[in-house]
Amino acid sequence: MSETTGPRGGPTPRTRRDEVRRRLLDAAVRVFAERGYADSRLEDIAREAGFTKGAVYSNFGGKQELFAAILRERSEAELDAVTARTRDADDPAAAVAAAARLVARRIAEDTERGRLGLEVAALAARDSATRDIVAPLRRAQREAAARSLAEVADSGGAAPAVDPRLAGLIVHCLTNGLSMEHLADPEAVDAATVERALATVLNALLSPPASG
Amino acid sequence: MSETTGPRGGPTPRTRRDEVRRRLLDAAVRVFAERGYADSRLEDIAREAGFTKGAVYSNFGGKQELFAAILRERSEAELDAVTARTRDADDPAAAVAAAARLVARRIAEDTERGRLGLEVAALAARDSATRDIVAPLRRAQREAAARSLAEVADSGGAAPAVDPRLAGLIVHCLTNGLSMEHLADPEAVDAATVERALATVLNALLSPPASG
DNA sequence: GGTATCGGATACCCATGGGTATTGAGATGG
DNA sequence: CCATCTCAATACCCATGGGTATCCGATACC
Repeated sequence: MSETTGPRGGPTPRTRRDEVRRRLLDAAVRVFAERGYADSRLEDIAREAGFTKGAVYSNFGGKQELFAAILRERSEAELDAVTARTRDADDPAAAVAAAARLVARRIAEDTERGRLGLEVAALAARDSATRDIVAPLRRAQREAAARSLAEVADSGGAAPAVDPRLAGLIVHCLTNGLSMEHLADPEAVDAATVERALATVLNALLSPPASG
Repeated sequence: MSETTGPRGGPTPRTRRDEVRRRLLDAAVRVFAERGYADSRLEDIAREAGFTKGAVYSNFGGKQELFAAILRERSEAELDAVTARTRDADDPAAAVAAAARLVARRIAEDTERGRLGLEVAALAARDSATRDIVAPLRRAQREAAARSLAEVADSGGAAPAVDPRLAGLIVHCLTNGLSMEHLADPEAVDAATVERALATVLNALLSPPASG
């Protein structure tokens, strides 16, 4: 009656290893973002992925390694999203408006990303091993922002008002700060407000200050 | 021989309750900042304060209440530090320079504050009870920043370049973002860099943008 | 100074969850 | 078709740490 074969005789194929690993990582991202690293249980992550703890220990060395795998994976995926953003608009003002809107939307809508980022930052602030993984990624993000800004300033014909590296740092940190503020007080710091803040600073950085 | 009395017959006075509470709170701030909320052990906190777990449960309802007490306490102390800052310099440029230097120093030197702030933010992002305590505090901080900025702009005679509330949000979030970045990558984001970033944005917010 | 009360120390309980050893189903190869 | 290997499922171990019950010395009050 109850064989291990399906109704059509299929021998219940086993899910591929890659797939198992993928699902575990995705589930881990969700759970870590929702509960934080320390309060996340490996069993919950496994369940969320449709497996058990055994799968976790078969694919990763343990909790820390699972988290580190997420960090490494994210550090690649994160950069693409930032880079290709200001490609279509050639008018600097339009580019600024588009970028501000895009980033504001992401901050307001993708709270999972924000939460995970905050968790990573908090861990990095305390644990040097995490910091060693995170610091290079952040550097790359700042440089990507600097490059985008320089590009836009260049297309506008104006010489960059401030050192692009400094501008990149400012935009990067402001973005993270706004994300944090939105998570802490979503009512007061909504998408529109975030957008205005970003647009204001971007414009200020791209147009030379009035000498006074 | 071994009485409970000191060498001069003093009856070993017991530390005042207020004092016990004070020391426990101070120790808790240190430990929470160092290890994060979840990884902090009540016994470690008590030991750090020179007591035992019993003292904690005698003065606070438990771990969560201890943390909440810290939040409430900090929310008062935090505002004073922000407010009285730009009182001495009347020249806007000087005020900006002084403020940027002061904040940069605090970010670079007082890592404990930064770590605790990050931990609080991460908790608030996940837990609505924490958020309910944190959100009003953040609002007050933003408003304080807005007021300071408006004051400086006013003393310079120039009409504020942007809405003070928006400017307050920007400065507040940039500060937090810079603090986070310094914690994640202290080498690259040092005090001087933080200072430059802050000064740049403050100047931009206080002088009207060149119309282009 | 004797007694009641307070408050921190001590000892204990036990739910939690990371980690491990073992099992057994399904792939793999001869 | 059988032997072998792979890998997730299962069952288990046990250190950890929040919370509690109790004790006992110090203070307060009469």
